[in-house]
Amino acid sequence: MGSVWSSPERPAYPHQALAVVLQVRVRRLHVMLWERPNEPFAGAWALPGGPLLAEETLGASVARQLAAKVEVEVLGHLEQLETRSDPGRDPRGRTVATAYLGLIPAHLDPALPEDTAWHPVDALPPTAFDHGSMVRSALDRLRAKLSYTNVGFALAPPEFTIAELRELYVAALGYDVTATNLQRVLLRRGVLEPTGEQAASGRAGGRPAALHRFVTPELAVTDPFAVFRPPSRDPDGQSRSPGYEG
Amino acid sequence: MGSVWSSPERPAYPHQALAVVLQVRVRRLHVMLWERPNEPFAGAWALPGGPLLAEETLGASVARQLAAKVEVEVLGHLEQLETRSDPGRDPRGRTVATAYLGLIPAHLDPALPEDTAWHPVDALPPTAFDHGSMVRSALDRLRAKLSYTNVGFALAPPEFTIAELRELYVAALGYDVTATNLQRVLLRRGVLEPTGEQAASGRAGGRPAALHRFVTPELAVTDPFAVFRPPSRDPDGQSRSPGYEG
DNA sequence: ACAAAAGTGTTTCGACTACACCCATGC
DNA sequence: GCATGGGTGTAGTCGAAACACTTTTGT
Repeated sequence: MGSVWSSPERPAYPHQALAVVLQVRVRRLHVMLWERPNEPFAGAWALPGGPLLAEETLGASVARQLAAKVEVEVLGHLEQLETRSDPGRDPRGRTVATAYLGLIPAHLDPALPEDTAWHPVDALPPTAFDHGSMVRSALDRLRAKLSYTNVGFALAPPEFTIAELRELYVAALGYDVTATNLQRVLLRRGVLEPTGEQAASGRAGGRPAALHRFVTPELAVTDPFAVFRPPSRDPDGQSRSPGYEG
Repeated sequence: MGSVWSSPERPAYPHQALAVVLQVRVRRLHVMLWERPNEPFAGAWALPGGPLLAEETLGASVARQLAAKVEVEVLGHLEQLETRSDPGRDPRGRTVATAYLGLIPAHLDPALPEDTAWHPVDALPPTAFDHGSMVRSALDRLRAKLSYTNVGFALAPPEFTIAELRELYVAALGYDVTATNLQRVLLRRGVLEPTGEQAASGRAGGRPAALHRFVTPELAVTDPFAVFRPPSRDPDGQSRSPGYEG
């Protein structure tokens, strides 16, 4: 197995696994890019990634290639984004590429190779191939998921104050969010819980902030139905319609 | 171009483009499958699709292969779902497959080839490869999007009564929805509008229903923020934070 | 008149926003 | 005590669910 069985009717293509790795750094959302030394797109910045090898899945491939840039343990979350197949996306020849979204918690600052650097997502340098639009897709996905899931855990340190968490959300969402409401929404949903500890109060004084943590470090949908909720409390214990397991 | 440039470090794989085509038929959501005559999975049912050819994108490939089953014009919507890369997903050799979600409006009944048939999604026959789980993914995606977008247009005829639309939503969501609330939600959001016409009243009498249509036959997000809405009305005309175009 | 089907009025509810106010600390 | 930052109390708003009631047709 692992051998390729292509034919004129069943052509084969090299497949790239790419990662859009995002992290909030000093109040701005950044993406990890490396600078291409060679043509095509010499000098332009590209997403980390590379060829899908014979025995690995795409997910494993992304993780492996990312390991060449940072320790994989720093990744708080990794999910598939989308697959690009434009025959002209690589001028050297056809490749298919699958992009992943990766998130790194803000308290980590992994060492990067020489050619690799963080770039604010709102001020990208010239990008190679279709990687710029992949960053855009990743951004859209992250922002949507911040609203209806608990992905925040992958951007935040294990423990944090609400003010710190607010900074992360503001940076990631790109618009202002109040600490008050952020706290209440996430507590109400059971996404956040207080640790019981307190942070030291700042140099200028002020009430010390309570530390919080995310209840579960696993992706979960916390606001599943924007509308069209299934009929609510059912008095007789029957739930939903028959025929679907849910 | 179109020639493949693989190497040991850059192996190539045949790539499948598959379609999960869904339609509501007699109050149940169905998926289009064809029965495999040959091994592997002889007798099992598979998603329509096939090899990605040299000069086409995945989207074009899906459309082309679907054309072998039905006229493509019947498709109300087509979007990429996810890419599967398990090396063992095809016992004959490694392939990568990208699944698409396709929707056909309920008023159409396209002719199908001999080997192809509609199956209720809640009672699938034995499925080939990983196609069963792809159907599941498509279902999840459709259900989510019914709530926060106007995808309904791709399931419904050009004009319909609220009662008819309700049937479609109930079938697709798998749980009950009241006509009253469905109408109000969709009207409030500006997704639906009355045509001004009326449907003939039923055989048993009853008030004739007003006909409605979807305002736009293009996918649009109608309920973008579940929470973390950006700060509301801004008195000074400035919106959002600077630095992000949105 | 009565049944059937569609649609509206109205109440309730839950979740989020907004903003004023109170609390705890450093100086 | 007072500035600084954190947190709570509470009212307002909005969208949706629930359900009773009215409207319009056929028999």
